Amino acid sequence: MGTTRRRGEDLEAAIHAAVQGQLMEHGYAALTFEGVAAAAETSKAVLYRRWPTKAAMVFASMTDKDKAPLATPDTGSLVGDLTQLLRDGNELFSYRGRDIILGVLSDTDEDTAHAMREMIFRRSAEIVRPIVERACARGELGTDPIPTRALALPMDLLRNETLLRRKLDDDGIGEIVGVCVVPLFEKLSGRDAG
Amino acid sequence: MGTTRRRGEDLEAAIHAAVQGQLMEHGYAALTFEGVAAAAETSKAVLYRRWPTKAAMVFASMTDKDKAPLATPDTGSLVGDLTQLLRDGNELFSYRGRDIILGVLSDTDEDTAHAMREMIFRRSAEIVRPIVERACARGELGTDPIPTRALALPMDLLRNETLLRRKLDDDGIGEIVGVCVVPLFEKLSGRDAG
DNA sequence: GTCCTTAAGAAACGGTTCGTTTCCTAAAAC
DNA sequence: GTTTTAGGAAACGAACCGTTTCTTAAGGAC
Repeated sequence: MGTTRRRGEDLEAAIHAAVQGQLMEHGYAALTFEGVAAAAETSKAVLYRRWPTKAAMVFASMTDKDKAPLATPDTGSLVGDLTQLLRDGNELFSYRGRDIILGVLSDTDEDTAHAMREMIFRRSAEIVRPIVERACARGELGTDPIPTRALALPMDLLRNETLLRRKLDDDGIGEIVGVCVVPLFEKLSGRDAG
Repeated sequence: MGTTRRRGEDLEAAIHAAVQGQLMEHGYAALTFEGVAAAAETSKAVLYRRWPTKAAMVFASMTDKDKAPLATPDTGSLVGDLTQLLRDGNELFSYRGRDIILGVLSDTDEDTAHAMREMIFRRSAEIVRPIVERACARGELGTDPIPTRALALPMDLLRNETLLRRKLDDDGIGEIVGVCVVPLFEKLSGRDAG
């Protein structure tokens, strides 16, 4: 038969695409090695040669082609930047995003779970730092340094809501920004109370 | 044979105990209907008559005997109360607690997931309110009302850390209290900056 | 005490996915 | 052209699934 046989990156890319397709179509729980093998038109043995568990395979497909999923917005105001950041993250973590992240976290060995945690926690503070610096330059915030733990607050609260509770609406985002993040940043940066 | 046959509450209690035992011994993922039936010395049919899914069975065993898992501490200071609250919650959510909660959330139908979310989010603000009121009476905080969203901050940050990241140490708890919660409460309650 | 309804418990079922193994052969390296 | 590597097909025993059937205790009605 005139069948051609893929190898290396071609094959791997086809597998990752099949994993993504299965995830979007059926979700994490219903994804199986057999289903992925069928969708990628390959065999289970090919998958098991690469990844020991379903969670490792899914995580690999998430980290393929190092996507920079969240960018720091620049809207011209502190509230605008924070709102936009949380809206973007809200979309990213909702629906299948939540399903996949919780699925991997609860299904896997400590190594993969640790890598997943790193992925979703890593840039929490760094993504907010430029927002705060620009707000400081505009005079919206004072000049005292804000500790890393506090800089991570917007992403920490977003994660708590979207992964553990439900997708946020604009009111929820507005509350987080207006009632928690901005007042805390003002206080810590030494800006006079308004 | 002199076998006796349990019914009603006796049987249900034995099943719940078996579920708890299996969870502690093997974790959520490795828990099976067959294993629970064996541990409780009953049959699978008895379990399926009561709960449609593993997640529903586990959730039922968690909510049996309405345990009041977290109490509001009263240590005499705002920082002391918050620290104690987070330490208690840290223990509750860690290790098997995380495994079970994430397992149920990622494994189940929307109804059980919703009930689980209610359980872990419900009292987040209310458990903190008496702490703030006492701190206000002592003069540690001002008198402006603190919005519910901000009152939930300690439990929101705890949940984010313990369920999604890892068990906290005392430094982490101290950071949450000292860098986020107390400054925000001071700001929102209108207390003069120290 | 006897009858009658309910549900416990044992056992077996067909089905799905698991993780592994065997075998053949296409693709790449040399 | 020869050798090495790895893709792909197929089959495997095992575990658990969710359901069904059947027997027989338990507990209430009278």
